[in-house]
Amino acid sequence: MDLSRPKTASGSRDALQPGALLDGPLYLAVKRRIARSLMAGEWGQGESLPSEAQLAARYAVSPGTVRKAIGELVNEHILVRQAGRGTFAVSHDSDSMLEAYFHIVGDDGHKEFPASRMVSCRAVAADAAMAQQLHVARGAPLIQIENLLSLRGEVVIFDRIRVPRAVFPDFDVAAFRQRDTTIFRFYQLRHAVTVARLVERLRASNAGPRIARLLGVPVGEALLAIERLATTYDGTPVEFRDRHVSTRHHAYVNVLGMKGG
Amino acid sequence: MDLSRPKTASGSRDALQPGALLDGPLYLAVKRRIARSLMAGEWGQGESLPSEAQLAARYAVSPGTVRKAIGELVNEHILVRQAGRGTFAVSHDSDSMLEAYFHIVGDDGHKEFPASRMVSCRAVAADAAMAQQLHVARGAPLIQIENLLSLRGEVVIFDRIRVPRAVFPDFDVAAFRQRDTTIFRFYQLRHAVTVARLVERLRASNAGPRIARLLGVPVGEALLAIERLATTYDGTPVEFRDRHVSTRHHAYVNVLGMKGG
DNA sequence: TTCGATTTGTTCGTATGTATT
DNA sequence: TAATACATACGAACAAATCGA
Repeated sequence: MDLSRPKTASGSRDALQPGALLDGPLYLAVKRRIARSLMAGEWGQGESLPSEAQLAARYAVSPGTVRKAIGELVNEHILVRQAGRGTFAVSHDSDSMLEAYFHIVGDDGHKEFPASRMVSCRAVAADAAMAQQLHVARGAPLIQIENLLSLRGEVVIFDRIRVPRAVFPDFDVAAFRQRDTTIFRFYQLRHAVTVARLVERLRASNAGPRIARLLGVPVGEALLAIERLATTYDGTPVEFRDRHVSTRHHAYVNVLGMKGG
Repeated sequence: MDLSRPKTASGSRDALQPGALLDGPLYLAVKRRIARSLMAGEWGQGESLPSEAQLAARYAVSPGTVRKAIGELVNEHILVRQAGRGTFAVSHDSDSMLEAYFHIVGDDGHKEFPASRMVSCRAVAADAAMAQQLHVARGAPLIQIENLLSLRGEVVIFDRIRVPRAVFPDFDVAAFRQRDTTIFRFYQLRHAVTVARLVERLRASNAGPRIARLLGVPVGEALLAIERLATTYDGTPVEFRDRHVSTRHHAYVNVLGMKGG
């Protein structure tokens, strides 16, 4: 038996070619393969992936290489590992999702998923700013949805969501309205669009008459204004969200540096 | 030669005892040891640590275990690695520090270290809120410093810093004023206090008369108000900072999810 | 309840590649 | 060129968690 070279298990159609076409480290190639399969829905929403040993055999690399690839995806909150059970694609309903992507916390430290109520939904054309943010042509068709979010029964957040029609070709408002999950999970289940990265820009703004009325605060009240762009694994812009938060009883919490301890 | 057990190199006084007293994984024990040495100033500010092989010998563990411990400290922005050169304790002046801890960015995407001008500095007593945040008794002596920070010559941020006298027993205002580095680096160099973790709470507030005057904005203007607690490796509160940011030409930027690509 | 199979978690050791000096 | 140090990859072994028979 030949032990001089790793067995490439050439029979497997997913085996990575040794040496050739690797623009970088092997574990990153494996990571991309796994991310691609995730995007393609091969293992969806809370389901378990094949074991590390099986993935190693499939890609014809050592278990340690698969392990490093999975480790990065875990750090990015795309996968979660459970000893003795397996590795799972994160559910966008899970606590880890709340932990990772929702930063509005009550003054008493309470954190929960907000309840959502739709205010409006209509087709609009991309203005210059939206065209730039969403990488579409000016005037391109967008879908605009406005929501009011409540925490413990109190209206706290006004959201304006804009998504390119091109990314969601068969967007169905009724289905959106009747969803019983988060918006991101709706994107993924219904349109196979997975949000992997968010960039948020926070500033303070004085409430205009309409938002003041919707949030039940005086005109001119200082609100936290958040502009947020969501993109997929490969950087494609998917959603732009314009958020106004009443910070009378809530704050946006951000933790930097060491995580544990 | 006995190969049945890893050689514990018992000659080294830093060697970790096998099996005994390990409340968790070995690599976490190594990580704590390294962090403790960092705190003690064994390798300070931008200086290089011993090589991974040397550290492995010192703690009598395998190179892979040291590598994992260092990897976590790198993720937490406490160390930086450079292939071919070594592993370094982060300098609080470095770009990685700016990247990790300073989130105020110009509307054009420009990011820079702010210029600081001291407005006031005096001894105060801890009120109830400060006592709770800084883990000191009510009425305990604090040092309070107020600064105005400028970006590109424009005054953008008003800071009120409060630190417990107990943490900085021989605090010297003249030295603080004349420092030519960041405040965190001053803490570390002058008082051997290393900030490892920040928790920021952001909200919107209307500018009162004093802050409006200092920032050169109208009274009632919406400002971004940031309350930030800084702690050391072991969770000891070190500094509470109260920050008011004019977001006319700047925003607080936060990136979530995948970091690269 | 116990046992065994499966899967991830941790640790070890080694070899080779690449960047820096 | 040579030496040093980190980066990547491999494979092996055992521990710990989980789950079902």
